[in-house]
Amino acid sequence: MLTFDRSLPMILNRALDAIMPPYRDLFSRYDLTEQQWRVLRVVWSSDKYKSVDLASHTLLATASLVGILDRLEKKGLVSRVRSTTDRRAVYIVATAKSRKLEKEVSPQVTAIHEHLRSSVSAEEWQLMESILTRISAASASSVDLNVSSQNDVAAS
Amino acid sequence: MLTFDRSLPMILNRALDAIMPPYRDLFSRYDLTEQQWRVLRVVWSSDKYKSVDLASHTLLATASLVGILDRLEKKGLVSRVRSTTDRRAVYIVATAKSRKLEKEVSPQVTAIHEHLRSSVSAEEWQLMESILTRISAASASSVDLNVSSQNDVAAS
DNA sequence: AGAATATAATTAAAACATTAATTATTTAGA
DNA sequence: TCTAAATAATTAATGTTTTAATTATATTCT
Repeated sequence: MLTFDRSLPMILNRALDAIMPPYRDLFSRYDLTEQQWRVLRVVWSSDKYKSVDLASHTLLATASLVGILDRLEKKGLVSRVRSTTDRRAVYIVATAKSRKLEKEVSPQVTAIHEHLRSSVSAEEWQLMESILTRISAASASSVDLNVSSQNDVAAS
Repeated sequence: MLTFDRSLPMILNRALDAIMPPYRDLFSRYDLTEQQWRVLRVVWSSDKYKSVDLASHTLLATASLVGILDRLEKKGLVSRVRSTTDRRAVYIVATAKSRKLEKEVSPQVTAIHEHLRSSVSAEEWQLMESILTRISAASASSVDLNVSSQNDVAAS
């Protein structure tokens, strides 16, 4: 019988609880929250992202993004640029200040990744990724991304 | 090179995003949030739990529990009973009303579990569980549970 | 063109998360 | 015993999530 403690949601959340603290400690040293970091990671990858695009890549709902972008903008890390071709849309672009931050923080994030990854073999890591991806895909049919991005902890 | 999209936090969060909607839909039909459900599941398993115990079993911070228990109490689903042997402590006990709810909702939750589980083989499920548990354990050294329970989505 | 519909971003309200501090009580140590 | 440290629950402040509604602009269809 499947107990509460061993349900998939609890297993996944326990794993997140276990792996996130080092990331959080790092981010807080730079006065960033995890969500802010997630947004920055995606913004840095391209200057052509609108809020809608950020939502799908960060797994954050667009309604959550508004406040997160407000705070990032106030810190001078991103700016909003209204699209000229579609005046509903707003592009989010990285500032020079945030680029400096990227250079400083990214290597440390990578170090945490690699330390994490070293706790299991490469084959096991691969397998875990493929199994989780499969389960996700199986459940994801019939789900609207913009309202389903509800879990809090994620960053990289 | 490890991309942002394939980092462990993102993989885990994507999996949660994929699997949680059916649970959420079910809970909301009974006017429950996921966190409220998580707390109830644990409270039902024993009447001897204090807030501290609930925190560790639900992966919710004690500070978050205060409000969640306030709302559950207001709905008449749990009650707080001050311990007589240690007057700092409060036991959380299930009401008859919540027992009725349990009988109605639990089978439906189990059904979602089983559907989820059917998307991969039993061996793969086992393997995934063991790998994730191992990664969790490896990271969990040096982590204080009471402040590390930060991820939002979990229920069963 | 004009009306219905869709889309992008935002706002609003309630619930929860996070961190630090606070209160009350208990335990441990000099 | 008396004080310092530990523990249980709570509060407070800021940030985020979730759902639904709103505003503004685009698109589609007739």
